[in-house]
Amino acid sequence: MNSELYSICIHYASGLNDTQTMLDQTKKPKRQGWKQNPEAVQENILNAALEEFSQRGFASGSINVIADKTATSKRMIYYYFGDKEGLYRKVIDKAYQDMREGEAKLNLDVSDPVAAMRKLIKFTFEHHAEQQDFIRLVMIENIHRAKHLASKEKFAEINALAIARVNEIYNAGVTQQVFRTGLSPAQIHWQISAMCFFNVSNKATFSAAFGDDLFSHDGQQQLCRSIQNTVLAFLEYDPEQSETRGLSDKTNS
Amino acid sequence: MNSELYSICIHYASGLNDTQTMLDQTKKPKRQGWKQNPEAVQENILNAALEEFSQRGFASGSINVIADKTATSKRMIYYYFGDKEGLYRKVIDKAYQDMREGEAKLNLDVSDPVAAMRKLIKFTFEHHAEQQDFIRLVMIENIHRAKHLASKEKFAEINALAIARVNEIYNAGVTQQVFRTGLSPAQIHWQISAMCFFNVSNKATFSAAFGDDLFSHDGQQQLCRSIQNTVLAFLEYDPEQSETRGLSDKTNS
DNA sequence: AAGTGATTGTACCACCTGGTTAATTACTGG
DNA sequence: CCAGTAATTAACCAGGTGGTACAATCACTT
Repeated sequence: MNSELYSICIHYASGLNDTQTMLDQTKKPKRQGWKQNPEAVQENILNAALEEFSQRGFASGSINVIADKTATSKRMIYYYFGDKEGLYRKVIDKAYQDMREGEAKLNLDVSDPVAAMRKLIKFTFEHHAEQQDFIRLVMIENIHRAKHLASKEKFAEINALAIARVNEIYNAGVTQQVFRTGLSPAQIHWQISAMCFFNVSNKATFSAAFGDDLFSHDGQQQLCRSIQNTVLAFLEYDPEQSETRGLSDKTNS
Repeated sequence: MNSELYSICIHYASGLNDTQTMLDQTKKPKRQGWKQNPEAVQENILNAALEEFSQRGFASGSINVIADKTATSKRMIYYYFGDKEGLYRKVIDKAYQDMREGEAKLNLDVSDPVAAMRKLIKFTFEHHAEQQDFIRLVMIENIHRAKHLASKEKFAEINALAIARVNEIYNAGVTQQVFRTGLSPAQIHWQISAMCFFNVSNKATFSAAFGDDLFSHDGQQQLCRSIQNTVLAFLEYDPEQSETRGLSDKTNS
């Protein structure tokens, strides 16, 4: 195991600066290279833990298995993270952070609101599909009723950011009179999230019921397009105004 | 514990006919009242297990805890269900059955397609909200990648039934020229499911991020309405045809 | 070169888990 | 009333779990 330890030091050496600035050690890199590299070890553990927890959930996720996936020993997990829950919380934090950093990459040109909205939806759709681990963690958190969600703020931040983006597009669209008025950006964001999230979260049961067609490349592309159309239809068209026919039945108000 | 056993026998006596017809014992009720009431015991276990599994998941769900919730002993669980997984499978089966029976209650008048669609969506929305246990099980199954979903057929059946219903409404709508052509009922069903499911599955994290407003009575009603409008807008209006503006950007095709 | 404090390895533990053994009771048919 | 079977109980077990005690090892100071 000692030999392996050396290897992770080298392996993680490139990422060291990141972790160090994170920990406010912007000076010169102490402890370069050789043994004893706490930041790398922690990140190593964190990655292993993310894998395990996102695959198996909190309770099923085994500390021993995580330790095995690590280049270090179980002892280190407890040394750095205290206990299982502490580790799990850090994993969630990290996943959120990664997710947010990913989302930050998107830049939109609002001058064409319809195009911007399509692009936003497409990005959200694909980004969700890429971040399966994150989504699994959110699912797990929901089953636990968000018990471990210590950093609600971080989570709120992600969504707030997304809503702000929607808002920008929506306002531009209203100004240009391509979107109808009176909608809330949160509502729009909710719809996009719901469909993009559901697409990956319920993949297993959906495949079980209907086969994998929907999850082929074409199927996904088509679905993405369909979501775009749905949201845009909602933004551009008010079924209540134009057709009173359906509202003669007031049982659903 | 013996005294408790008597009580469940009495307690479950009313439901006995159900279970007996289920088990094809339509004759007279043997073993009435007194002790030794297998059907009641099994149902008792099943209910306890549903509670435990839907709250805690498969792995976290403890057989011992289930046994404690039961009026019987742990041994009985293994006697009737073999092992943990066997029990879990039966729980899923039962939940599906309950869900399907609930869905079967809905009767729609297709002569007004818009109204029918609104009613269907409202029903789905509310039914999902009521069947939280079922939804939790589906979530758990998705986390496990539907590993335990032995009765895929049953699950497929539920959805197929729902799709058939959508199809009926949609066709009527197309005939009456209130819905546009070229949409697939599966697609429509998917949208409705996605939003209604997401509403309850992601309640915890959503509350954590935005507070509970969305889940107040008013909030839910408004959301339901919003989902109806979204789907109807999609059915009535084609954003691709009317506005070519947004499609000048072809990066999202 | 000894000391110091942060890190790491080894071996271990109490506890809880799913699952079982074997004996006992309640009931059935003859 | 008795033999046989179905239902039920209580005690038990091996294995794995999260978590630790303790000592060794390292980087770095003095």
